[in-house]
Amino acid sequence: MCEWFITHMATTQARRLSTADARRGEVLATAARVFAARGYYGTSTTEVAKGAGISQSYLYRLFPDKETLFVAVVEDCSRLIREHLAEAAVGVGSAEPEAVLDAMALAYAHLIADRDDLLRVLMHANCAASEPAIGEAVQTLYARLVEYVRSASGAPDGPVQEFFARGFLCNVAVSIGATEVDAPWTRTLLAGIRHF
Amino acid sequence: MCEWFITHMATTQARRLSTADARRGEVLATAARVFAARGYYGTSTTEVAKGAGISQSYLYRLFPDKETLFVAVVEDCSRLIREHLAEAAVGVGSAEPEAVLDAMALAYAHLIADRDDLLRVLMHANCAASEPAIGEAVQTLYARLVEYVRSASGAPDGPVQEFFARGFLCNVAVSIGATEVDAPWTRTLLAGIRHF
DNA sequence: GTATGGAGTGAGTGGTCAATCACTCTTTCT
DNA sequence: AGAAAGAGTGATTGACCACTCACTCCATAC
Repeated sequence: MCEWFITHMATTQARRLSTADARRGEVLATAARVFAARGYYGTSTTEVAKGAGISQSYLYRLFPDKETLFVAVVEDCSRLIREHLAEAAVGVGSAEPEAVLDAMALAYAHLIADRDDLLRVLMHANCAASEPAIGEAVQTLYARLVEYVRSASGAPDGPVQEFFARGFLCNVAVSIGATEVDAPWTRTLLAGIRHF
Repeated sequence: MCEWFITHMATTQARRLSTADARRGEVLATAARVFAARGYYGTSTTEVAKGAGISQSYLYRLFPDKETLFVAVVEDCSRLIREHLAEAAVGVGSAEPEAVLDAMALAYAHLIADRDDLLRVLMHANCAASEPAIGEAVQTLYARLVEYVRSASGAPDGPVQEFFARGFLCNVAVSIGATEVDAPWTRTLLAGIRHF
């Protein structure tokens, strides 16, 4: 469907960014914030264009259609998250699997503290997974993320699974605004995780 | 906004269901399945009406607007889930907190095995929480659910938190179709949880 | 200096959506 | 029999949406 775009991204990875490619990058960054609010279905391309400060028609020159744009945003967000986890993994002194996992969990908590749009986009992507291209992107996203966490930590299935379970708990808590509410149920859900 | 509807539901809880109320119940049951696919923003009222076998205009006689309809669907789904957890809680022999929690987790896994629309609606509700009425409904939903699980099991914060973390992990796994894929990453994410 | 190509836009187009309204048919009450 | 109330529908409306196209402006290349 959007092979021109994929190959384009792949081949231009190394060489200098042209002006249009730079624009694409800027659009991806601002589009994440726009899509974070109401997701793939609830966000119009006009809103995304307005958020990026370009016309809607030019948005359609940068991306072939809305689905491709959204998938690119999702991949950009997941790349950002992976980079932050990687940074934490190399920064930890110990090589103990549990220590690496804890460092990555802490890094994630800090990351989403001031970039909650990242996890919101990911949650919206989960919910739009019935759209074929988005569903495929989401599956490969999680596949890469799980394999990365496994290899970076060297931990077995159990702790890796718990790492993701707690991550999803954070995601839900942030996305429903539970972090802004102080009540017994939010204290239970967020006990020992509050880094925001 | 929709007080007439809330009070209506409250007052008619006890007495016999009129035909219109019966229709409302049927619509809620089928609407959950329709909303499960593409959520609040991605599902049209015409699709919901078609799924329920009524005209779109009559759907608007049964519910004042789309948002109220969706909130009613969400509350219906959460009620169903709570009922299944309650059933499991009374059925367990032991009164040990961990045993009750395990029984409820098993019941949840079995429930979503043949009613994945329930968790899909809940996830879509999370993502539509920026809509004021939906956000409020979702927060009270989770508040009730957490308090219910806490009181039914008698467990402290830690195990209750883990119960929900694993639940959200299941939700994400099902919603992205990870349960249909056999790969290292899905085996890690679903190790020891496969009841579907 | 003028041609070529890329950045960027305004003005649409056909279609869909939430919501409304006037209307019919059926049941029930008197 | 006839009024009143409720179940249910078809047609419509104005707003919005994804997507297109003809167009302008501005570099650089010759």
